[in-house]
Amino acid sequence: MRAPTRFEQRVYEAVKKIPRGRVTTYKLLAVCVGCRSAQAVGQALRRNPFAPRVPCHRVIASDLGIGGFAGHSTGREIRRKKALLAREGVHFRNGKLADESALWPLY
DNA sequence: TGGTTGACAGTCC
DNA sequence: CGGACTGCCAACC
Repeated sequence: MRAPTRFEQRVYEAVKKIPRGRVTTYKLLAVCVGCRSAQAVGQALRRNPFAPRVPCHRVIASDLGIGGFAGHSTGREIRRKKALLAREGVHFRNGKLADESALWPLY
């Protein structure tokens, strides 16, 4: 088990700050943690050593797409991610975020 | 120390 | 409008 680096911890911390019913994008997270690369954020979440502790399902692509989940870009995991978000009041339309106002600016 | 990878993003054709 | 390429930053081997 890899020791979470400061960068990863920063990402997880930011994700944990996301309130229920809100979502954010990889890019926003990247900028929030002081990184200009969304890929680094995606990798940190993909590792996700803090599994259920970090609501990684609240992180979507900048295109408002569902992005990926649990290491999968498509498939049942994605459907689960959508279901989790729907349960929080965030609904998806055709794989895309239905309500853009649900985006969290990550103050 | 150097090269490859990745749950992305933006641009080009 | 859709597919392909490059850029990006950090982690891993």
